[in-house]
Amino acid sequence: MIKISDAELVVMKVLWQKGEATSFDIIDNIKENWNESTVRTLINRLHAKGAIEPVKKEGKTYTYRSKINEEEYRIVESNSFLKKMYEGSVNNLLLNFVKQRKLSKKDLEHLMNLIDEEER
Amino acid sequence: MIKISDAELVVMKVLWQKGEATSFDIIDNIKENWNESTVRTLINRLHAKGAIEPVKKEGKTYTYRSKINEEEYRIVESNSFLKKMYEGSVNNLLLNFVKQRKLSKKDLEHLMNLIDEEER
DNA sequence: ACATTCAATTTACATATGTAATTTATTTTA
DNA sequence: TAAAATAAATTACATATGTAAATTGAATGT
Repeated sequence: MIKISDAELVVMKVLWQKGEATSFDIIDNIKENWNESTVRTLINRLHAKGAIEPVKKEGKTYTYRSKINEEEYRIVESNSFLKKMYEGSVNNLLLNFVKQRKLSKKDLEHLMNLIDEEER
Repeated sequence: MIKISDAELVVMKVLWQKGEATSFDIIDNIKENWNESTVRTLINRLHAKGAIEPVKKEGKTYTYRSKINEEEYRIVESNSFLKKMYEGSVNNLLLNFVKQRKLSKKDLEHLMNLIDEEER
């Protein structure tokens, strides 16, 4: 699995959200956080890692897209987080959120309905 | 907030589980994964960061304990993970687990009961 | 008291990461 | 086509991290 750093992830998010984006699209989207040069480094590293790829060149400007599926990435990361912090137990994690009042009965009911729907 | 690396976390877990532990307790517990010297480095770094503290010295051997509460650490990490991967939405996270069938109606019912109990 | 042992401390070193400046090479313009 | 502009690529550098060997210094045995 390709390892993506926190800063790199921000670039990935732009790509996931936009589908495709030029270096400038990316830079514009996150320039409050980073210097253009920094963003270009992140783009290059992601490219070197094989997480993104250029799909087009116009003038000197490349357009990139992600080679990693966002949903799958989330799943892998969530599972490894779960393993690392909660011995792999979803219930332990949820207990945590219940205690913090970040998870209400209404939320749970809503999820139940979703499960029902999926079952059908 | 003190930042604890993945390898360091393994040391913290031993301390959390045991309450207190000598360097050798720690080394023994995780020696399948790391060289003694490596574990000592981790202990030293955790001490330097203020995450653990020596509570006793016997001969040349120190006994350590964690200065960080496990529960709180979990909460902080969970929230930052949530923010990083799910825009802070617990529901988005859960949806993910429902899709993976890692979360069943039974689990949800169980949680509801817990909430009921807490409310009382 | 002195030598020996051994836990602790220091040093080492490669790779990753955040952050950005500098250089290069390709376009575009005059 | 020569000069200027500029996107991309390269280089830089400090800190973090995984990994462990080398050194030190305090206990302990003789």
